[in-house]
Amino acid sequence: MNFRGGLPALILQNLSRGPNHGYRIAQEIKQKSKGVLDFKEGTLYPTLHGLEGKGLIESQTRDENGRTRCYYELTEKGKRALATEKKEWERISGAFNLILQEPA
Amino acid sequence: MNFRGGLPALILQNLSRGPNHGYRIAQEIKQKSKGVLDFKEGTLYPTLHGLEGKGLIESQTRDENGRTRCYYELTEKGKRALATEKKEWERISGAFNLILQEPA
DNA sequence: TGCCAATACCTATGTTTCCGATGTATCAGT
DNA sequence: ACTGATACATCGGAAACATAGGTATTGGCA
Repeated sequence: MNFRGGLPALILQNLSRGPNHGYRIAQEIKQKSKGVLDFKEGTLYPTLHGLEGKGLIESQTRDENGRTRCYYELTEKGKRALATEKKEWERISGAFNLILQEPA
Repeated sequence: MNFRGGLPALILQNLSRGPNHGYRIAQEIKQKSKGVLDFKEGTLYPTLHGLEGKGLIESQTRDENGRTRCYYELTEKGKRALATEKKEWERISGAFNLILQEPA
């Protein structure tokens, strides 16, 4: 993937639909994007920790069927950050389309 | 700007409209995107050198009014690369929109 | 039963892409 | 004479992501 900078927005969007744990967040992003967006674990987990450090998400470790699962949940701050990220995406992608779609 | 990876596509697109030199390419990208896409010189010139190293553009240094201007031109390889970059942008931005526009 | 894939987490190191700072030099306006 | 715009360039660092490794459990299949 050559276009960088969108993973936080994708994670926050996923969590806006309810609590989820890291491994499944990555799976759902991959499935819903039809394989186009495929973030690796070496990217995913540090990003989740970063978002928690910024107070945008909160974690809660559970034990399910003997497997440790770390569930994340959106905070109020995270909801506001998601709205900001979405607008930023509109801004950037709109500007890109303006230029790339201009006639040769 | 938090979304990285699109400068080569923007440069190639600009040069598809005719030869141009680095400083003006940056100005035109900024103007056409209404200030949203504003790449700095520390990004611009290394990227131009990289594209030339890959054979996607060719340079020709002229002297105009006592000022050194390095004009760049698209190669055939560069035209094919531009088409590829555009499709890649459609793929990525389409996937992003799929996810970010889904209902909460 | 032994093995491998999938699940679920983590970190260390490297690469790419961009910014900020700095440098050179010319030209136009005040 | 000074400043801002033009026009090129490089160096150092930060951020986002990939690669490659590690731990541990579960379930299927040979």
